[in-house]
Formats: sequence, structure tokens, C-alpha cells
Amino acid sequence: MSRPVRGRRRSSKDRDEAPETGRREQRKQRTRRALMDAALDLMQGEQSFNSLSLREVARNAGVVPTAFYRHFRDMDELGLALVEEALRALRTMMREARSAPLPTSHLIKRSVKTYMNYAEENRHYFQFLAKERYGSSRALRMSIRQGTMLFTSELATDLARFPGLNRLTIDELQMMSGLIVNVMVNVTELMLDAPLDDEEEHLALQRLAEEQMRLIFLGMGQWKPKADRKTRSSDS
Amino acid sequence: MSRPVRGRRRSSKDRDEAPETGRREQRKQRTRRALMDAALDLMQGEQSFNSLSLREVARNAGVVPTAFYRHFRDMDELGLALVEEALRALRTMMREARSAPLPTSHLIKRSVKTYMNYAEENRHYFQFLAKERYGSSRALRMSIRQGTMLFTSELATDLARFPGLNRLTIDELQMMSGLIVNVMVNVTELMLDAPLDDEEEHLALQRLAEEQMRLIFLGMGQWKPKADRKTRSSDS
DNA sequence: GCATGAAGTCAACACTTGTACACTTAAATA
DNA sequence: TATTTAAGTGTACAAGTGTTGACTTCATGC
Repeated sequence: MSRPVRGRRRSSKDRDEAPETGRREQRKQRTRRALMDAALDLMQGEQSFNSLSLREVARNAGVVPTAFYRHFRDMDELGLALVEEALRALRTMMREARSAPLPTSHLIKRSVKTYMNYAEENRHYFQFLAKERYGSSRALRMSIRQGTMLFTSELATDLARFPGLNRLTIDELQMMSGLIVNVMVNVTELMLDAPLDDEEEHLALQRLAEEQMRLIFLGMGQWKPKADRKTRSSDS
Repeated sequence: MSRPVRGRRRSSKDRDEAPETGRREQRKQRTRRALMDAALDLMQGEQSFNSLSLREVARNAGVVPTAFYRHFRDMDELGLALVEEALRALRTMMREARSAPLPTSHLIKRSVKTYMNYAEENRHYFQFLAKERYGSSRALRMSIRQGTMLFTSELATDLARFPGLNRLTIDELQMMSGLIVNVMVNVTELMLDAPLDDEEEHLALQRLAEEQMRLIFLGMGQWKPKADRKTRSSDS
């Protein structure tokens, strides 16, 4: 119901890790899914993750509270599983976007649109990530932040391949992609708060993100690298 | 204990609103304060606002649960009071910064430093704002967002006074100050998560913010306004 | 076909929660 | 000084919480 939209169900033919797909294991995975989905669903409303109760989640998954323990030691463990899954969704999108034949014309416009559509389709996950990014549990926060940093680093190496940008240091590229990621995170959070059918608002946010990106790229064009002190990104 | 650091206690000589300062009213305000401080304190740790319980807050304020109702209808009302107060703290800083004789040299460096020191000093409030900015309660979220937008608008009119920037439309200026505010919000959240005594990290974040700001300003210098379609900001 | 064991159920526990109602206490007012 | 009134207390209750231990059920592997 709310797995990554482009995800692929694990089948018995997968040869990597845990090939056991008996009807028993199937059933187990199904209720595990139900528990995670229940948590995600509950967070679509006014609840944050750590205001969820174990019983509430179990109830919403159509299962008795004690069954919860067959899958997770406690709610924290569920939380971490959710973060992991949500980040996997993100990484999947990243990888696809990277492999696509990106034309340099309207690059920003296209990238923004692609990303936002994906975020909209995987609303459950992004809502969760947005809430817990600076939410209450330090463990979740750190987990999410680490994922974001990975994301940022990959973007940085992508930027390094751009014609005018290979003179910048790694740190500078990191700083810049950090800024870009910021823009996207911010616009995502705004989008998730807008009603789903508000096409107007949706487009407005898209345009906002585009312009902020353009501004950043203009800045990058003018940036005077204080390079030659650190490793050039083109060295590695 | 955790009121805006530059705040000023209301005295009987204030002639604006509610001058009654009998020993009774004093006592009332004191426990009201205690309740709000208790909530803020509890949120310094792993708790988010809506995971706080009324009893927990009352207990932490050294008062019996039922006394809570003498001050707030429920937790939501407490939350809104906190947002209002926290935003007031922000606005205070803004106003002071604006009135200060800002030299154009090292403007960014100085602004960033001033802001971050203030955020550090008012850590309680900023922690609260960061957590609830995309937290669970829509009411709080909207309240905070409105405050942020006000902040952004004021910054935009400040920017309009800059030599090279008066050719931009209001929307463009808003977009740009939105980006600036983003940078500051993001760095604030990172700072609040670092241990208080980590001077190293603190400085690193400060430098990050500075560089991102520089990048943005460079971009603004290169921005080709598609003006002449909308009202110029210098018209109003 | 049957014993095994893991997923899920049921009942019970000791706590915490929000809120109602009747109360004490002491500053404010008459 | 006596009366009023609002802040704060104490008790109580129904409802929800996390976790326990002993149970049923049924796919799996011998």
C-alpha cells in the first residue's frame, strides 16, 4: 500500500539474503508490512512518531498488541526500520534520476518536477521523514541526517562533472549541494502541508523551488574558489 | 529562567494592557511562567510538544495537575502561547539588529554571528520552534510558519534598500529572503543538535552559513530580473 | 503423519493519563 | 473587619498504556 512506488516485491528467485518464501514467511512479512503501514498512516494526521502508542499501531494493523513483539523489540526499532525504508525509497529515485538521459536544457525545471512528483507519490514516507527530521528521537534524527548527507555527497560528485564547476574544492561542492538539498527539503515540507488537490499551490511551490535553484546556480557561476589550498575535486 | 534574554519584566508602571499587579496577579503569572518553562525544559530532551502530557508539565512546574486549568484550557493553548512568545523573542532580535549601525564590510559574517549567538542564548525557544516547525500539530505549524513569513517579508524590504537590488520585483525579493531564512533555520537546527561545548562544530556551522549566504548574494548580483511585468519593489 | 516451533490470541498486571468535583487558603474588595 | 473570589489542593474514576505469561493454531521439516 505505501511501499516505494517503484519498488519491487522480493521474490523467491532473488538470490541475495533470505530467500525463504514459504507461506509462513509470507504471512509474517505481511503483518510486518501492516505494522509499518499502520504507523505511517497514523502519522499522516496530527501525530508524530513518538506520540504513537504501540497498541495504537497494532490496533490499526488489525493485530493484537502482543503480536507486535514478534516483529520489533519496541517502537524505536519500528522507527528505525521506517527510516531505513524511506531512505531506500529516496536512494532509488536518485539512482533512476542519475541514469536518465538528462538534457542540459531546462535541467532545473525537469529535475524539480521529477523530484516533486516522486515526493507526492511517496507522500507517506516523505511526511514521515519531514516530521522526524528534527523530531524528538535523537536516534531517528541522526539516522535521517546521515541519509541526507549521503544524498548530498552524491549530488556533490554529480555537480563536479559540470563544465564550470570542476575547479571547486570538495568542501565547496558539499556546501553548495547542501544548499540545494535544503531548498528541496523545504519545498517538500511545504508541499506536504498543502491540500492534495491544490494544483495552484503545487505549481507555485514548484516555481519557487526552480527560482531558488536558478539563483544558486547563478551564484555558483560567480563563485571565486579559494582553491589551491585544499584538494581539487577533479583530482580524485 | 528561559524568557527572551533581552526581555523586560512587566511592571505596574506599564500603561499598556492589564496593569493589575497585585500580589495575587504576580503569583498567577509566576506559576504560568513555571508551566511554560516546564514544557520548554521537557522538550530539551527527547520529547516533542505533543508527546508531553498535561500531568508531566504540571508535575515539572511543581504544581498539581488540576491547577493547570487555571491558566490554559488544554495543552494546545499552552503550545500556542509558547509559539507566540518564541516568535516575540525572534522579532525582538530582528528589531535590534535592524537598528544597529550595520557596516557593509563583513556584513554577512557579522549578521550570522549575531544571529547564532542569539539562537544559542535562547536555545529553549529555538529548540521548540525547530521541533514544531514541521511537528505534529497543524495549528502550531501554521502559527510558526506565519511568524517565519513575517520575518521573511521584513528581510525582503531590507534587501530592497541595497544598491544593486532595487530593480527586483517584490516576489523575487521574497523568494531570495526565503532562501536566506532557510539557510539560517537549517544551520540553527544543526547547531542545536551539537553538544553545547563543541566550539569546533559551532564555528564550522557558522562558516557553512556564511559561505552559503555569500553564494546567495553572488547569485543575486547576477540575477536578471524579468521585471517590468510586475510592480517594482521601489515603487511602493 | 506427526512433533516442533513460531505467529498470533487472550487475560491480567501495574501505571499513567485527562478531567470532574468538592475542598482549602489567602489576597482583594466592600 | 467581614465577605467574596480565584489560585491551588486532594480525591476519584474511567480509559489508555507497555509488558508478562500461558494459550491456540497451523505451516514446516523429520
